[in-house]
Amino acid sequence: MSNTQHATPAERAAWLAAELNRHLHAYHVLDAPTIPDAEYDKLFGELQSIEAAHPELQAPDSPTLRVGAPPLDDFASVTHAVPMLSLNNGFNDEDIENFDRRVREGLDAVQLVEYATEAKFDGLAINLRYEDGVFVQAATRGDGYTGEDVTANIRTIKGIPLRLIGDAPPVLEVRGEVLMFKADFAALNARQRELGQKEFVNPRNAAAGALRQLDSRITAQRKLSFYAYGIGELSGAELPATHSALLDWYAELGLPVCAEREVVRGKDGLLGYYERIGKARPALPYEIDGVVYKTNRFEDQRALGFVSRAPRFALAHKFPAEEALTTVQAIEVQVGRTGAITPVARLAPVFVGGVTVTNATLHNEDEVRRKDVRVGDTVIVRRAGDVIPEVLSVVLEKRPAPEPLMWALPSECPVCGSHVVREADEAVARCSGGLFCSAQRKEAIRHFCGRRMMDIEGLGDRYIDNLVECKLVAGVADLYRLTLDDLLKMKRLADEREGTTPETAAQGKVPTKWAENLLDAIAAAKNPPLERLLFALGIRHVGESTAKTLADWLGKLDLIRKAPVAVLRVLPDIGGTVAESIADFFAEERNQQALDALLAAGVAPKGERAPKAALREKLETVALLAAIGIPKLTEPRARQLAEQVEQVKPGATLLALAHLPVFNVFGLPANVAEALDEWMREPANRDSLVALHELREELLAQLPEVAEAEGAMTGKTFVLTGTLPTMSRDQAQAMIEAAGGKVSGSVSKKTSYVVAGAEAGSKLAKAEELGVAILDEAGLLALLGG
DNA sequence: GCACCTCGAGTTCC
DNA sequence: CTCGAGGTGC
Repeated sequence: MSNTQHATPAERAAWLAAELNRHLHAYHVLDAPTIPDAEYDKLFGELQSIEAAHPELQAPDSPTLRVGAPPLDDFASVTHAVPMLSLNNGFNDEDIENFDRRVREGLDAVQLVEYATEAKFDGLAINLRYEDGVFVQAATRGDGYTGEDVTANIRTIKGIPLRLIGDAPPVLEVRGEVLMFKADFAALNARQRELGQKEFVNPRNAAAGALRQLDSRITAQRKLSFYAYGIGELSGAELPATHSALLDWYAELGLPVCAEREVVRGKDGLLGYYERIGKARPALPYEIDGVVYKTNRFEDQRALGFVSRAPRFALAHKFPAEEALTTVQAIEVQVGRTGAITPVARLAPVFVGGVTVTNATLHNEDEVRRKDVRVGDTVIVRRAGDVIPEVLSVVLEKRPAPEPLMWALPSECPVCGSHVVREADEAVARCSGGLFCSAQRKEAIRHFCGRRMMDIEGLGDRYIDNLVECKLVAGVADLYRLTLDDLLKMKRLADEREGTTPETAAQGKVPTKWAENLLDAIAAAKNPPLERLLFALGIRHVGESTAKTLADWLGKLDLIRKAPVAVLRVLPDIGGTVAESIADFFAEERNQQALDALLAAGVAPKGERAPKAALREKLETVALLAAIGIPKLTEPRARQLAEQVEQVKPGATLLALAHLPVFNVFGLPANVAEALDEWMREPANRDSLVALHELREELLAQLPEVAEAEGAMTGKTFVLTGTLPTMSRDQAQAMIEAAGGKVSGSVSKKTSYVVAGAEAGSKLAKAEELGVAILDEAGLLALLGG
């Protein structure tokens, strides 16, 4: 065989590549080696030397590509054509029964439902993209919508074919798990030990570490494996009818698939499989953290669809989390950004669920009471959802002899000494010190610098801590005034404080590169998009999404910072609590000053714009009047009132109201009129009406003129569901709004059109039920275009 | 008024 | 990841 004669190097190289790939597949996928390692190495060496002499002969699936490529600077990001979503979890028989019941109900099934079952690998989800059968790209799951390009690293995994066997479709995205076998993990750690390097804590971390290498030559030295279990984009081929057929097809294409997969029926089938795998688990060559159930027929999967981010047709049945015993050495409290006082148990280090745990949150006062955790207690610890350590319960028999006192919430903040207060119906207690409290100040600065906020790289906890302690930074604006000297001074004091004088400093040399880099990073973070600046300010109840709403609707910081509650409240997803929180924040003189200081330091949000055109209808007097929060003045009452005043003073309803002497002339029920009277007796309230009127005028003046013709879709409501083939949700929404239509979240009788993409879920079913018109992407484009 | 969903906040470890 | 709370639709 290997002495087959080939006329040209090209022919020889092609033959070698094919031959080597055949052996790799036999060895790594079929687990049936076909030639001795030495023979393989000889052929491999020959191919390498041919390719060295004729680089153009290196095929895209050449096994020599698997040795790794020169290091990358950074991973590029990849947008998934079909999102990689997560699964809902089940932990006990009841969860599984409920799952099966919901599936049967969703499908109107009269018989037992057929499920495909498989092991749930404890590794990392990866999307492999094959074009015309050739491996072209691999991406991590990331947030499900965008991941990192790890093509070079994945190419080194021998079990992953670089070219699929037989007839492959033009585009096939294979979803699966990258993991490290227990044996390979043990061998890796033995080697690390020999080399005196740090050992990996578990196979999953070792696999994750290998995949995150920018230098794929290092990845090539770590033995990783892969199993395929799902599908992303597919074009030019028919999707098999069932999940089990898909995996059979994968096996034919040369992809590794789980050997423990089965097809079962009904909940008893599921539970039986769970038990079998549980028994087989210790003997499996890889770690698994449960099993996965999916309705076998893709048609059923489509019918069941998704709830928010997880499919209704699949469930991960997790094995019970590993538990361990340890002792509580102390219960301390932490002070969060909002002043939240959180008790934390300091634990004697214990190895559980693959990592060593030393801390576990106790959440709040009630939780400590409920579990009655005391210092010195022996407790059962586990990693909830296999991530966050959790104190399950106390082993009362092991409580020390003189019973330790029950833990009590401190009445003063341990950091600043301010009173700790707990609102009547809230679970959290808070330090009342506000920014006077250095813990809250530090957390506020930390939040400000965070990646999803201002994204100041290199400003970690330790530096923030020291900058605040050294009084170099009191508020976020101070960051922009820091000088090289300040940073060096901070570092010197910090080293003293922590008693760690680095050798270089002792030698009289002061490294400054890090400080220069940090100053650059701070200076570079002056022009975030408006929503990120808003998020960074740390206003209570304003997270990423609410910040985006504010930026989208009001467009400019100077409008947002003076917007009254009523205006905020008419915005989508902003109700009374959130609106008040925002208005309160900006009503605080200190916050306004801090914001001015930021602007003075050169911080300027980019992309400020005019308020959204659709704000016009939100600013209708009736809506505003109802949003003010006048007691008893509900929307219909507000309408009644506004319509009558409008007739007297067209266009100036709010202003007119502010000057009206009496309110019992509008046919309002007596108690409503009385409440209104009462409210109007307060001059400040009348003033706020005037202010609201003025701001409304200002906003209206800034609104972009809506084209006279208005969109063809004015008054139509759209609902988007599923993944559209070429447009993102945002793009589709923008197009619809540009045409004057509205996009809403749920289907009702009022919905004009449902735009359904791939994997459309319950909304599509609902639309069919209600007889709402359904469009695909092409239909939408036709409608908007025509 | 209730049920459902989404968002915010806090947390752990590598 | 999970909990709690806020918002919205029915």
